[in-house]
Amino acid sequence: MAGRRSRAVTISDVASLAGVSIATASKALNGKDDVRAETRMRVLAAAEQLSFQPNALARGLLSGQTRTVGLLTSDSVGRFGIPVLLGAEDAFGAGEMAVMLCDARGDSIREQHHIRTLLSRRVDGLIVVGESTDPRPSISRDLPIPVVYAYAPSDCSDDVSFVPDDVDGAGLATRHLLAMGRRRIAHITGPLDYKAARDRAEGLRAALADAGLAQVGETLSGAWSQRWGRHAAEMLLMAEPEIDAVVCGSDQIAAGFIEAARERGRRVPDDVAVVGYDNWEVLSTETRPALTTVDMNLETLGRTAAQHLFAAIDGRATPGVHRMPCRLVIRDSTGPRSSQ
Amino acid sequence: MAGRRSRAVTISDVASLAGVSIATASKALNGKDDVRAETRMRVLAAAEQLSFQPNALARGLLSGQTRTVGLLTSDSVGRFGIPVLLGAEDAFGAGEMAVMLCDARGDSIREQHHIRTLLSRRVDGLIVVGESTDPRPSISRDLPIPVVYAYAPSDCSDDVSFVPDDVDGAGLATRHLLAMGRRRIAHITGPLDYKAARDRAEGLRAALADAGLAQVGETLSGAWSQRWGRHAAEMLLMAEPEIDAVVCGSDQIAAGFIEAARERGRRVPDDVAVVGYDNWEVLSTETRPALTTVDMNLETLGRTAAQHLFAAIDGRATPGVHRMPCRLVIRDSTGPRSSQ
DNA sequence: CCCGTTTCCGAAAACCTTTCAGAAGCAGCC
DNA sequence: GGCTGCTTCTGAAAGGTTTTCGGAAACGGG
Repeated sequence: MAGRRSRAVTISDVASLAGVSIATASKALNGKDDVRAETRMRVLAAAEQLSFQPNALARGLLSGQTRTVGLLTSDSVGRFGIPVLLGAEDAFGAGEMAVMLCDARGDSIREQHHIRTLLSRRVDGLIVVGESTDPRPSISRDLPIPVVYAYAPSDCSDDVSFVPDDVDGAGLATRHLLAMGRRRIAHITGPLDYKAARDRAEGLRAALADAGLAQVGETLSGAWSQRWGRHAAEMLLMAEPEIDAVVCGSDQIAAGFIEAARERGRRVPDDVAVVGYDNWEVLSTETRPALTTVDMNLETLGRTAAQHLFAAIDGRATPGVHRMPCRLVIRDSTGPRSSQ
Repeated sequence: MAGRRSRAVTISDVASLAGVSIATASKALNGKDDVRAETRMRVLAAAEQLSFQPNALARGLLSGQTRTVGLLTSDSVGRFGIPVLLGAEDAFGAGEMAVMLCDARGDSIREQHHIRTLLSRRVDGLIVVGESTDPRPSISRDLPIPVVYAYAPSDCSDDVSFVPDDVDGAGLATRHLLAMGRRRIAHITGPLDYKAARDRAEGLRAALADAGLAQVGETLSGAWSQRWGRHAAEMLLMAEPEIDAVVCGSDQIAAGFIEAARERGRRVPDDVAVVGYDNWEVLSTETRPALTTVDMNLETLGRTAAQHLFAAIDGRATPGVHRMPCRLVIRDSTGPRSSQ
């Protein structure tokens, strides 16, 4: 309240308090070696006393670098966007970067608008984070700043994109099931117009093929929801009663499957082992038994994307779609069969 | 790629292309009425042709207004922070404001650091969003810009805070149960060192008292988790078998309760009606039956906070803790008893 | 006394925009 | 012709910082 309307303190206030010129004050504050130690001390003391903060606008105007990046979420910041965003914010916060958040809500008009205002604010770079792993239109064309895509890759191969390696993620899950002695493995997943669903199905098939096995039954494709998981469980347990494991395309589906299996008297993991996907902890740790699931390391993905944006800003771009490894979180739903 | 290293186009480029002075170009672009219609056309055409974007830094340096606000999340952007953040971003996006996102991860050192850099970037105002409804330390003292607190109120009553009205929220739930003919109502909630838990318990008691009733049994306080919901359900159904409704402090607890009640053969809602809290849709729409629950309207809360920050920036502050109404979302878990 | 060197500091330019004061041109009026 | 007033435009300043360049001072060597 007190000094709310008082003019902000500038470097010239510091300079006059220290009894030097503005130029000298600037050099002292920025560690240039053109100033006597004693003078530097005086300037630093003055700055401290006035709690001087250099005006980032003036600095950016001069240097052309704002130390700010735009974070553009195409679809309303959602379940997958959040961790990516956190990771990016983390990487930037470590330096002296700031993040401007813009949410286009899936509207390309709004996206264009946000890009324009970010450009007018002279951000140094842009991270575009998507809501699914399906490729999205590139915006890099004609932009004077580097762009990095996270989670959803750009459809232009010259751009820099980071996506989770869903094929390998499903492979991890499958190989774990095989190692636990499961052989009759089925697959329930979400809508096949999601690349994530297709990649995971492919990873499962490939891992089974490597072991000389085939998937039991067709891939059951529905929604990503718990409801679909229950429904699919009923169909699957009816049609293929001999299965001993199921790989689910999401934790929600897995939670639904476990619930329905339990009600039909199938024990998890004794009769059927279950693997989820996403490691959405509110679900994966609360199912009974707790869910073995694939974690896409989204925070790491976001952090990596941010670091590569740094590099691109420094002129060291790394074009291409980079697939980031997933991690299997082993809990109880894939435990050994009880010996009984 | 093409013009990546080309200098950005400035107003003087526009001016010289249009054959006028910089001052005239500026006035033409900003709609000042000091310029002939024909000249204005020429300038606008030139700006269009060069796709000129005024440099927000220079503009901000001059005007002292950056049209940017800081959004400071004290605890890592979490379940409650997200919708608030979205609402705020929405309100700002409608104007020409931009949002700088900073996450202090619950560390007050980091918070101070972020505040300093936001100040050096000359943001026009600050929204502080918390992770619980417990009051948090004020940062408004000595800050030259207005601050609005969302979800977690400031501990200083001169500040502007927006919190959900949890007392009334629990009252809504309770009155709904009473209207459905329930009379023996119990309460399961999270840790009582959360103000949210205490407020909701109080709202329940008050609404019951208004109807001349008392709560059945003590308030069962545990974690916010599904696991605790199951455990509490077992204790409660044992100790107070005659209950006909339960108000839960969170959707997670409610989901656990429903699951456990179902396993013990209690039908929901026929035998026991259940109300949750939070309207966390991944849970509340997926329980069987779907959950009647209290929605805190967090997006509205965020949007309102942003609008009041606008007002405060314009010098029209509205001090105090503003309690925002909740909304009851009625689903099947509180349906009428079947007549059998 | 002159010159060159080193050390420290200050003046000014540059970044880009907006605004203010004022200039140029012109019409109308005494 | 001179003055006023109006319209339309321009030059310059301001905003805060960094950087470049040059100047001043001190000092030693010739």
